[in-house]
Amino acid sequence: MSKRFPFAEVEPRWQKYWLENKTFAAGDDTSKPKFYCLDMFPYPSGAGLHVGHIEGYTATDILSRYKRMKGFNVLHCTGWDAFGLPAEQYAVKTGVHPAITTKQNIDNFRQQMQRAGLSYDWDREVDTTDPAYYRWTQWIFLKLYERGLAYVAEIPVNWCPELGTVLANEEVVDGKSEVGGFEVIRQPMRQWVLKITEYADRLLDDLRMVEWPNGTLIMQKEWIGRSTGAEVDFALDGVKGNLRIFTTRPDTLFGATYMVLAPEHPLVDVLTAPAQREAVSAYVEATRRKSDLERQQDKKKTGVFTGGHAINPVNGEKLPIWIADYVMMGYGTGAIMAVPAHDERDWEFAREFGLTIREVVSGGDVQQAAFTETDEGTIVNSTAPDGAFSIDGLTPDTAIPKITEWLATRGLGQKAVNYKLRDWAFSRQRYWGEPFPIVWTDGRHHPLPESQLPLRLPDLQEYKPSGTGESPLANAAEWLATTDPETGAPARRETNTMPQWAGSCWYYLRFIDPKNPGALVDPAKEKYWMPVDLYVGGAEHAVLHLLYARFWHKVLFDIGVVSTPEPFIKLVHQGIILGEDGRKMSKRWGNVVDPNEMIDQYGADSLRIFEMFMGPLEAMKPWSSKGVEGIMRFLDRVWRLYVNEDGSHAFTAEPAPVEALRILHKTIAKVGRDIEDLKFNTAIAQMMVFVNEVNPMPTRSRELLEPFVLVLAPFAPHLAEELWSRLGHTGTLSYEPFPAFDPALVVEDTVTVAVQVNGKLRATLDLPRGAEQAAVQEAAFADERVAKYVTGATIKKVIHVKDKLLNVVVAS
RNA sequence: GCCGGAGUGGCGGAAUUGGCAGACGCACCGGACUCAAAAUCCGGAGCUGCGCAAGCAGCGUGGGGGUUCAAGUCCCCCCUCCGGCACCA
Repeated sequence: MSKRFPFAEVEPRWQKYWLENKTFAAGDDTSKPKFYCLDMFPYPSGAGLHVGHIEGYTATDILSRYKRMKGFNVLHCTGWDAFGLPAEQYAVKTGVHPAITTKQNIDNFRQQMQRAGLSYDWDREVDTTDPAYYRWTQWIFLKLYERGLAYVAEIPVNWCPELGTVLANEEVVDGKSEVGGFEVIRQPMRQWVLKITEYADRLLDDLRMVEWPNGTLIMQKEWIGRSTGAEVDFALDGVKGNLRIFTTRPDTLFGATYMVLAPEHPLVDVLTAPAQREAVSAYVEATRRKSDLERQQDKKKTGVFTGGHAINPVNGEKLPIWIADYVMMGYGTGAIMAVPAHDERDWEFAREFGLTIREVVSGGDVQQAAFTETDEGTIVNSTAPDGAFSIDGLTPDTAIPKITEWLATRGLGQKAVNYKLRDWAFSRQRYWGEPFPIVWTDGRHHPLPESQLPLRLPDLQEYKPSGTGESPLANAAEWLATTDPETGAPARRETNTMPQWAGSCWYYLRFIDPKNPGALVDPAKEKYWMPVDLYVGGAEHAVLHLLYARFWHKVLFDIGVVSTPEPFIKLVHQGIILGEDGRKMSKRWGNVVDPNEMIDQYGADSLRIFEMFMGPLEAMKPWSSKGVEGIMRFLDRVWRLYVNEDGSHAFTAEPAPVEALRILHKTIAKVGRDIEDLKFNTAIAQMMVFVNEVNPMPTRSRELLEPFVLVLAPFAPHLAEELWSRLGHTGTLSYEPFPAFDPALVVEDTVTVAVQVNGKLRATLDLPRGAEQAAVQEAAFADERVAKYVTGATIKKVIHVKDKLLNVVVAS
């Protein structure tokens, strides 16, 4: 009857206990050291949690439970990133208010999390769609607005005339709407934009303060894409005005043989010669019809000559001006000087259209390929016609500052820094998002005063798009009509809503003080809990979410709301869990694993441990239901160490033999160390070793078994609580100290030394720890397996690594 | 194309600073218990060759070179897979 761990009865019982007793409520007891352990909170989809969510959540849960036992005040909570498209699309189809669907999904998610035994502080749950929450999202927007970090601009969006709505990138497939397959065009529309570029340098520099995966740091750096170079003005031939270009290679200025403008460049019209007008217009038109994606996918360079020319400021040469879609209006000045000899793209373009390739850095063969090295090669052909200036003979690295300075003193250009990072388009033409606290009068925007927050979403009867490109809020006539809070004049509310990123940009702050009606977060509490010590979530958020959240955090830092420049100190991405067939889990392959089914069949503790046992947290790994079964057998073996078949206690008061204590203390040491390093798979392996070794021993000493329950507790909390109470304790073990290990019991006094001859293993010897070389050598030579190779041979060298190895090198 | 990560038994994976490759689990095989099965417990196993056998020898961490007494680990070249980004001047 009690041969197995009765998880189906035990687990729900303890889950109920934890909830009723608020076991995991984090107090604001600042006398204790704090540990803030954060998961990326989920979007509560209709599909429910999957095993991939559980993986990351279990990892932080184990660490949180461990840290509590280590005496830390642990903040570990979750919430819902609940604004977003799916609930709105469902509402359009069925007329059910997104708030209702969202609530159902949240209830389902919460229930799943509780069934998995996650130790969240449920009193701190936050929901981004709750007006009490989004009031503060709106408040942050007002702060951005006040600081001039939010502005209005015309930005191209994916407009689908047939559907009368703007589409998200993921709703556009191959240039057509995902729903219906209608045409989608890029059309400028009035948008709120956040000036993240103003923080570009700090977002880049402060990456030094965090412990993030290297790949993620690189991705953020590349996304920000800071590059230093020069802006140079080229006079136009026969037309008034200058053409300003950005280049990272001013040292190659003498090698410029043509210019290229982005087709959208404002000077295109002015520069185009009558004879070229038709070709230019056709090209501009063709570019306009291309999506960004198509524009990027075209491998072959295309372009058209405008008929206009620019004058190279260093040598007075006349350079033809082309337009081509490989130059982007959104980066730099939207215009380049083309140096085909030393830029791959310019080289391809020059080859395509038979333009001159002039070498100005020797070191390669520029007729074969562009030579782009800057730390080698020598500048050539780079002396001004009057001989007054030359960079010939320099390396590019030294020539760049020299020519930049020369350009600056002559007023022809100056040093310049450019970023790939662009300002953040911050509005969506949707219903299910935070309304902007903004009203409009006569085309002018005015902020609402803080006292009018939250500005709630109105209830609608109809969630269909307005048809004009405005959000469905444009149909909410009553809500829409308001007055200017300052003058009382009639005003219209902003109909855009904020993107889903908004709520997730600061949720980690609200967990600290979730119910505070008067402030986003109490300053004293913020100072105590921040920064987040560990943040675990998917690598898909490596760039956008993490960059946006860092940006907001820095703004909040500047206005004194938060006390740290960076929000997340340590970051870890859990790997993807593949289906049993090694393919990505998806409905299409029928390989999706439902955590509820696993819990029904094997229990939550088995599921938790298996997810951690599969391999390193960061690795991608395939699921195995057989593997969960194996873990269940392990937990059953643990159970039987404590509980006899008739249900009576197996443990005794007798002292434990020293060999048993050794394995216990080794296990305590390894499991503790591995949890801190997030190496849960090897921690679990060690606990299995413990059970495998203790199981055959006759002892069931409490001295041995009681500490082991505490070691196991972070991983299998239900089983551990149950055994703890059977050991005679009342209440929870969640705050019992994690056992300490005795260093003397962790080291063995006998060690196995490998004996090699010429690097090949010939024998292993069990010797007392600390044996000196002479003793080891004597024992080794006495061993016939070694003697066979060394007697009579000339010994050239003997290498001894204490307690590990002896390598005898003999002449062959 | 560029950037990042990874290639270890039949499978998932282990292996402080270079120091016994394959811990732990899955699957498999054998045994005990049982009328039988399930469950449980005990044992076995990288591959190849020789041997009735305890054993012996060789080969082995994607491939090829190198450094070293010693390489999964360090260096060079190549191959494959996965993830991300893609004309950013």
